[in-house]
Amino acid sequence: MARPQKRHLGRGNREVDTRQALLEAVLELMNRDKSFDAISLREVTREVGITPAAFYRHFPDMDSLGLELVSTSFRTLREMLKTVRVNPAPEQNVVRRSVETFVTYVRAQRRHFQFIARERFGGVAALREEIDHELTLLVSELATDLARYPNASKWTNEDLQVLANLMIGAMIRIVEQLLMARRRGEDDAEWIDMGEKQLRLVVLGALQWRSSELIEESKTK
Amino acid sequence: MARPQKRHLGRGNREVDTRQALLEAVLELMNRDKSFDAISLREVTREVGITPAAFYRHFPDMDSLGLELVSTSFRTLREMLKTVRVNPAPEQNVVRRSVETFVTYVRAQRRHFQFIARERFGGVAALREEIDHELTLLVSELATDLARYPNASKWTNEDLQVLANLMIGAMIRIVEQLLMARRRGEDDAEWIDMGEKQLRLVVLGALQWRSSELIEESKTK
DNA sequence: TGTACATCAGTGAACGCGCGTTCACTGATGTAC
DNA sequence: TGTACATCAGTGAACGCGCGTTCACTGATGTAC
Repeated sequence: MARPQKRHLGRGNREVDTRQALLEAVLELMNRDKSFDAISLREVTREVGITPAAFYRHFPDMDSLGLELVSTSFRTLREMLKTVRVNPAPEQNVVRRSVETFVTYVRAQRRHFQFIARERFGGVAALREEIDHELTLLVSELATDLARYPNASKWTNEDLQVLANLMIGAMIRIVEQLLMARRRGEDDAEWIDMGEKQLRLVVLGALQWRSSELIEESKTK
Repeated sequence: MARPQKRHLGRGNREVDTRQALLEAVLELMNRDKSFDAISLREVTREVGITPAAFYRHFPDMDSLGLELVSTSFRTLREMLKTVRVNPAPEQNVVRRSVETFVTYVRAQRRHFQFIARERFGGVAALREEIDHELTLLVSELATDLARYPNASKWTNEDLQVLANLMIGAMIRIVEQLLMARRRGEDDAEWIDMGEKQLRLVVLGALQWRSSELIEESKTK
């Protein structure tokens, strides 16, 4: 059981994990301007260099392959967030360093982030729902994390969810801008600055949140 | 020239603008879980009730139809923003009323917003680039608008762009959440609250922006 | 008011093509003896 | 070390189907006289 799968070598001579090659072929085809539901099974096998029928040795259909891509892509995203958190945070430059980590990761794992971005509202319901579910999970995890900060004592659980939601939102937006920026061939540093400003603004807003809420309430009375 | 196009009435008896019907058929098919590049020309004509060949009387190909959908969808979005701005803003509840307008519009014109959301990172490069271009324009317009506010005098043009970018970003996120919420069949009011909090947080952050930037600079020295 | 004519949206048949899925098969590999 | 056997990834041919695009056509409509 779980013997490593080797290519049958009918044509080539390589020893490759074909299953992995199929997953990567889809990411590659998506990078060449296709959405997932516009990629055919035959295209994928052609890219890998096997017969269409051989596909079924690894996945029952394309959707299953897609769902596996969702979970591996989110593994990449979680790794990124872990790196950001573990990073020895020297108080003052937390935000900038976080954004720098973002950028490095998105550059290195571009196709995973592109996959999530494209299929988050894509045409395949199963993928969309799975991505939505994973993002909801991510927000909850971050909220739990934020609750451990000393300053968080005056926040309700609901507000922590909102804040976490907003931070994930800012992260998504930064990733999206990076994906588009690369396409337009623009500069890195410019977008790191932009991302830093955006994230810092969220933090500033959060720090002001409580006091302002009180003001707002007294106003409407 | 520009005579109204009537259906040839070979089958039915309706007098319909077929061109419009084709555009709406695509939005309808996308609402039934397909991305644009996974919709076939034949599906569209089948939906409208004409022969595939008749398609070419109205558009040279599917991409042209898609580009027209981009511009009409953005017309809807601009209308929404205009309504938000013109709305007699009673100072205190600007944010809440803006979010309410958002929600109303997205509900009414759901398919246009869904189209933009889905194709913003979709598989068709031409659509993606056009949407990116329109969004960039929108940010610039908003920045110009913000510059007219009295408090804006201490802001650089670049910072106004960042702020406008962030506000459009918050708007996009609210729209996205609404689109997903409808799918999950959740409550409206809950998401209006959420949207309000998100937008208010951006405003709060913006108001704190300048002073904090000075603090940050003195820290790093 | 009646007739001849141009316009043009829609028809329906035809084409070659790539698609997903099935099937009986092949042959390299690892294992048991 | 040598042999017989089970496993199973990959083969290649075949199927029926929906695709985009072409073409000569039809027939309702508006216009000129």
